[in-house]
Amino acid sequence: METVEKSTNGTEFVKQFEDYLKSCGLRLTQKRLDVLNQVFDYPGHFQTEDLLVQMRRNGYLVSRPTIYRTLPLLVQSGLLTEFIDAQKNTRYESIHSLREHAHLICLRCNQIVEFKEPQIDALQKAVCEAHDFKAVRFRNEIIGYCAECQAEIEPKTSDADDETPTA
Amino acid sequence: METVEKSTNGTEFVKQFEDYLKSCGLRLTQKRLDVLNQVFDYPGHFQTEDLLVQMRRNGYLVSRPTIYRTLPLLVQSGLLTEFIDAQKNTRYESIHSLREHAHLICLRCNQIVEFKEPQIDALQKAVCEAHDFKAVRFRNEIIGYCAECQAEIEPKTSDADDETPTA
DNA sequence: TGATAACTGAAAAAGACTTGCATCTTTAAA
DNA sequence: TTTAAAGATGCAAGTCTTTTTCAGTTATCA
Repeated sequence: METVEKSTNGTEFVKQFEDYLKSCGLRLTQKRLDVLNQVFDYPGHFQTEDLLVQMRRNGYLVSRPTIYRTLPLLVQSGLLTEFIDAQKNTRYESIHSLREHAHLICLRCNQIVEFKEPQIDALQKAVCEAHDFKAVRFRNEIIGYCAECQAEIEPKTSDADDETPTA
Repeated sequence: METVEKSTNGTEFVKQFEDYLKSCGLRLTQKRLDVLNQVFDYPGHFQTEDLLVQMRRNGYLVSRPTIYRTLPLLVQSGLLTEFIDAQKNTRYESIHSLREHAHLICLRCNQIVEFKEPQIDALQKAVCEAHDFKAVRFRNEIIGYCAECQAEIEPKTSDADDETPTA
């Protein structure tokens, strides 16, 4: 496949986006292309505001409403994945990362670790079939404390009935 | 004079909540008890506002901030499950329903169907162990269209490349 | 009993996202 | 190429959910 692909111009992604837009009677404008581009350029997860900042920094002039209006289009077109973090903020991630994966979200340091569990994917799909449900997206998030943070919180109180034998 | 345990007074739930609060140096007040009570009284999922309305209707005088402050405590104490619906609204559900389950959320009619897939639960736990991650809660939501709504949307356009062989 | 720590509610604030609207662009027809 | 119609965009204002501030109230413990 592609080598590094800094921009998405001319890639299958642009085509996919354009096709989606067309099917809705919408246009592939320069701003939308810019957003698509920067979305794929973003390293890892991001929130709308993060993308806005990156775009401004990179010299793109796109308003907040436009970004807010474009991201859902990218999600609908299947190029972007949306999920909700521990703070209930919407986060996105372009599909050039793993196609299907889930997140471990640390409540303390906010770190997000991805994991991929094909068996879970398969089971979710089976559930959909069983319910005759047409899935648009899957949310699979485990919220809690990462190893480092566990170590730092741990011995809060010794209230006796705190079942933390800790090996 | 409860017959069918209309209230949670004196149940193990109250104890669990009280224990949690104590472990944090907090008090089990009447308002908190009222919230706990009404949470368990609520049939099915609810949003914060829903609970507020029910409580007002049932004659409880509890302010919005207090409810907003109490629900997370119930979640932390393990008595309440929190999840995010398709509209990104926070919804809750008391644990007297299934202990662990996930949701199928319809984007169109907003219907929420629960499902239980022990294998997924087990896999998620395995993931946690593998990452030395201490889970507080699991989010497992499939968002899409329920059978009825699919039927109503269906033939939008015949754009040929719509891969919906439907079995 | 009295001091201290918690709790509560009203009002205001915050934060994320959306909408109204006037102004530009693009598209497609003439 | 000119133009009308449909879309797209940005600003400012608005919504809506959730949080914070703060002053007054209540419970706990020495």
